[in-house]
Amino acid sequence: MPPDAAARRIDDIALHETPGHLLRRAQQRAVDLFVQAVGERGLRPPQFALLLAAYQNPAANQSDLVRITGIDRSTAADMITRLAGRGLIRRVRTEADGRANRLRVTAEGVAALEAAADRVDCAQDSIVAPIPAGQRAQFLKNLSMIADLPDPPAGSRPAGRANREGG
Amino acid sequence: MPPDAAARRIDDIALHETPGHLLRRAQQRAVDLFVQAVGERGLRPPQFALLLAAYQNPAANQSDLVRITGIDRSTAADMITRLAGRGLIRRVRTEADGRANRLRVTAEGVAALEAAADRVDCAQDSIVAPIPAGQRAQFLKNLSMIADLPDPPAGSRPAGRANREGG
DNA sequence: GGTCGATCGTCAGTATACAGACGATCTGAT
DNA sequence: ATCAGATCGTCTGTATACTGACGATCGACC
Repeated sequence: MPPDAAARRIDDIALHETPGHLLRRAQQRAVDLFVQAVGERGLRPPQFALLLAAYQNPAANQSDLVRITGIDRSTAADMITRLAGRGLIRRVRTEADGRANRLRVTAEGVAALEAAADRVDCAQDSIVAPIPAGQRAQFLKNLSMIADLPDPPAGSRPAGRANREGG
Repeated sequence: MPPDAAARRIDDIALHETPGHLLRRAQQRAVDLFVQAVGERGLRPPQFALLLAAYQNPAANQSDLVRITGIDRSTAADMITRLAGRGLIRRVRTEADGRANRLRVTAEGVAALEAAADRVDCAQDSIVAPIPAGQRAQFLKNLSMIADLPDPPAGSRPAGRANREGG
């Protein structure tokens, strides 16, 4: 095989047009906007996701939250330790399964979520603000295809937190 | 101010529909595909970006590469130390500026880039593969709006590595 | 020639991310 | 009952990411 035939020449790779690089930069910007809106000392995006998932799924153990949030199980363990250190969550040993922890969001944790909610909402809007309004829905649909998450059932909002499992 | 009026209720936040979360998950997937294609032991996405930028901009110092790649300057310093440890790059003290380092990509570094190029190309394709072909260009355009990078000049490919500065 | 503000690279500290190994525990089959 | 395999949470090690501080140097100005 001729060494200079079909091979991609590294001189011709335009980093700023590659999907992977664009995704990385876009995510950087999203985190920036989130932190700006919520405040340096507030919850960071993965912490908010984890705490919210724990609140909305009171029966979940750490592995369940890992599946819901997409946070790695090692990372989740670290984060829960930190959140517990700040008094926002507590590990509760399960009676039924001696291995599992149920996560209990404390009153302070709920307060932190409620304090952040509006600002998070605002940050989410500002993330997609540069995209023409008419294209945002399609963009998010395509984005969730890449993310390989269940497609949001068009038009249906959560409304009744269908994933509350009891508490 | 009524505490339950316009405030966003945390029960109603659908994590899996928020742009920030979708961006995080999509980027996770992009990294997965990249690593799968290039190999566990090969360059990781930010390493590839940094090494490629150093190769394409031989006159650049670390701060220039930070601006090009969007990698934080502390992170870049760490990464360069690691890449140097693997023999892929070398720091060269600048004569003109006693503070700055020029980065010299070694022969091994070029070889690593060339070995990865085709696989990286393939990974980039697989990242956007879930999106209908007709919508990919628009998707990437919107994505780069969020990333806040210069809009790729529609249809023009790099072709002549316009950002080579000499070497 | 000396001084001040800006910049370059580094470093410490913290947070996120993931692979791999581990002990403890659960489940299913026998 | 026991045992094999799977699962749960933890831990180690490495990589990425960013803030804030720092010494060294540069540039501009006086």
